[in-house]
Amino acid sequence: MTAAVADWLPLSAGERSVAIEVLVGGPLSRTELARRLNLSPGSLTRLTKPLIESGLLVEVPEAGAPAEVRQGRPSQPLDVVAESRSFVGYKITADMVYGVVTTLRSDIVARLDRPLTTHDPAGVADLLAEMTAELARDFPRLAGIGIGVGGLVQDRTVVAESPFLNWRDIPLAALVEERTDLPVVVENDVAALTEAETWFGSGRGLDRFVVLTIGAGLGYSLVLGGRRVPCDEEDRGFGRHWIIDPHGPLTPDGARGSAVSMLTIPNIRYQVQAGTGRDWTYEEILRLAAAGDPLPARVIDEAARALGILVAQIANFAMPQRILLAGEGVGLMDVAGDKVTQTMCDHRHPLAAPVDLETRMSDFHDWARGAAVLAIQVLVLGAAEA
Amino acid sequence: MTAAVADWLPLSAGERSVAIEVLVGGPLSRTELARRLNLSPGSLTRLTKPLIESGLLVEVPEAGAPAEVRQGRPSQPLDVVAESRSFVGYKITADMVYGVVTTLRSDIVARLDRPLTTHDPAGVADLLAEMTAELARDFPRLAGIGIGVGGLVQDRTVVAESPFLNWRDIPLAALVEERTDLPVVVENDVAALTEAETWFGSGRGLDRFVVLTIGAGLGYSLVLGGRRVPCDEEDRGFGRHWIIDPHGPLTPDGARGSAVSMLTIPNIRYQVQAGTGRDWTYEEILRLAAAGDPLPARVIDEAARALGILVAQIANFAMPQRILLAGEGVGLMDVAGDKVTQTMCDHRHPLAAPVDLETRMSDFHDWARGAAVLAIQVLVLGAAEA
DNA sequence: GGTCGATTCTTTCGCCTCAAAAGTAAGTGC
DNA sequence: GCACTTACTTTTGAGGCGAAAGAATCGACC
Repeated sequence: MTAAVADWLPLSAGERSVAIEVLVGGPLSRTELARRLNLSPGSLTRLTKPLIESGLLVEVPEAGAPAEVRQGRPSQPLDVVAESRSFVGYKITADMVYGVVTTLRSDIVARLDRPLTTHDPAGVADLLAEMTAELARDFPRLAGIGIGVGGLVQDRTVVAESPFLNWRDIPLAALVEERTDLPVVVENDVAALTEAETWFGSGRGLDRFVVLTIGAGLGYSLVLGGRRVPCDEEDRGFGRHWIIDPHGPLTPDGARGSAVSMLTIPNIRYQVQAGTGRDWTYEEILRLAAAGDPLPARVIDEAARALGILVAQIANFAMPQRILLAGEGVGLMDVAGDKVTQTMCDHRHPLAAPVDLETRMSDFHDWARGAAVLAIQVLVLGAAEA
Repeated sequence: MTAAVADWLPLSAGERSVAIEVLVGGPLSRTELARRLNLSPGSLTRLTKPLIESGLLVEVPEAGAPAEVRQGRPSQPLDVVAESRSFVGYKITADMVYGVVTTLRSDIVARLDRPLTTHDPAGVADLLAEMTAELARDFPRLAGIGIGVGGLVQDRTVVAESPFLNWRDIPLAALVEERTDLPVVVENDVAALTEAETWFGSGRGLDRFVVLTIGAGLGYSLVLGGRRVPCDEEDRGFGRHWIIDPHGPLTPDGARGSAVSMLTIPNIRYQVQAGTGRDWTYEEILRLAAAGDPLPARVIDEAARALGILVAQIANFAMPQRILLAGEGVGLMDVAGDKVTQTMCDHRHPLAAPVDLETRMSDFHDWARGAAVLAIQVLVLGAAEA
């Protein structure tokens, strides 16, 4: 049982699809799997047998509650052994490293944060190795490491460009691999979060899915048919040229009236500071706006309008089945969600399908979890993806 | 040879994929097909044999010119017998029906137009049957009819809503089928044009593709993985709420400053008429603008700016590999293409991939050809698509 | 002009996967 | 206890696929 979870890799295509379906779809009976994968019952028996024998899947007693009482032979749901392996995810910011340990299902089972005192690549790799060693004491069955970085990442191994770390072409995956002897995946943070949501979150099972993050900057990620669409400007900063209102505010970052100007946390703080002379935090500004303080209220109102227009444009042109709003800047939705929705509707055809807009207040551990999902994907898919 | 092109339908999945690849990809050797479809050479021999025996494919002598001189056994390109079947496509406008006959490759081999004197459904069906009968004299091997209509079409058979014909829930396909004994597909005109471009035109082989049409109204169609994304507001008129410039012109159709206001032919004519008191044609307005006449020039300049912004938004959010600009209103690109491109770049990230923007001046026969492609698809795919 | 190598296509063979159908298991309803 | 329903398993046969060897047809080279 313990050592038997042999390598996940030597799976046939059919077996892998079954494994993934169970992994992301929760416990599923063979009949349900047959329905989802368009296979005959007989095939399901054939495909699941080796997976169960290898310990990758187990038959779970019952779906939690007795569920609905049905006639006939009760189904025998299959589930992955979520705790059979652990995965580590890190999110690197300018001054902190946030770490999590997750199960195969990407549930967070531990957290570990450390201040980042150096931007020297070797120093960062050392820190990550130390943190990993510490986590490995409690979770000996670590199967991989995922690292999320703001910036441009190539081949899921090399940080090609990261302004806030001042990195260029740093082979971070190799640096950490040689210190930990674990497979390492590096990816842009928004991309990582997107993959996590695509596999285990809001985007599960959808054909067209968008993730829009608001924080220090904007992030945009389009998922089509389960695959993230790569794009050149990826995380050299989206939205600096998405001009929402040509007469909008002029801010240090982004073109006048751009989505970056009007929505990112630094620029909202800048606008309020420029008007009041005081440097409030983002949360304070939201509170002031909610309380009716004129200037913050106007800035937030304009931000909400900008977000509504932005979401409407995304919905109009990319036509996703769902849009996930994430990041630290989604507090805007709590204070001015109505304005966002209203503006969005004004910029949509009245007969258009309502936008399935989901808001997820995410902290840095959610970003780290996103990175861990990459490690899960690598184990399951065998590192073979674009 | 003549009667042998048995039914296209009883094909295995593998055979069908080969047939479609040859159909849309031109003459292809077995080796090339094996490469594209990820099959072994042996499989190709197996799959092509019955297709050749049934007369659907033929071995063509050589690729036109002797091509490159290579060592080894020369390849034996396969091609469909494009003239083995003919297809009819109609585009219905308020006062005309435009008809074409195409080959299996969707090349137009004949045209036939007739004034539409009635909007009575039976009368329209009668006219289509008459035209079909006339075309059938020259092209006896008609295999299907495609009809493109502006408006909302359901199940490719029923015109659910067509304002300009004042139709509601008209089973046009059935009406024409019973008069012609041919399979009939009805589809929204933009959708038909999009399918044609996806199979045989600019969108061939692309994973993400957008068609934007400018004419009496706007049309928008997103193709992902070879499939058009269906959408609710489909052809109840796109773009009335795509607000490009809140301070833009107020026109009879569309919200103030919307894409419809600023780009469609009737609204451009309206703007110029409101300013000059004369009712110029679209082409005259373009000429006046090019000659420097202030008011038309300003209207066209604003239209170009609007188009640039619109295309940039599409590129930013839907990230297509190519955008096709079609319709009768693309003359704008000839006069003010630079302005469009310039504005587009201003609204894109400087590092973003350049937008592959293609302009296609299309007349009504191109729309009819699009409808004919639907008939081709039905024959090839067996009417099985969403 | 004969041989060699390159390239394309064909043939043969065995493996793998799948679906169909029949059989088994395990519950509910009466 | 009996019929019925649903879930799963086993068996069997067909079909598609790739690997590998062979045949065809060209250019290159001596």
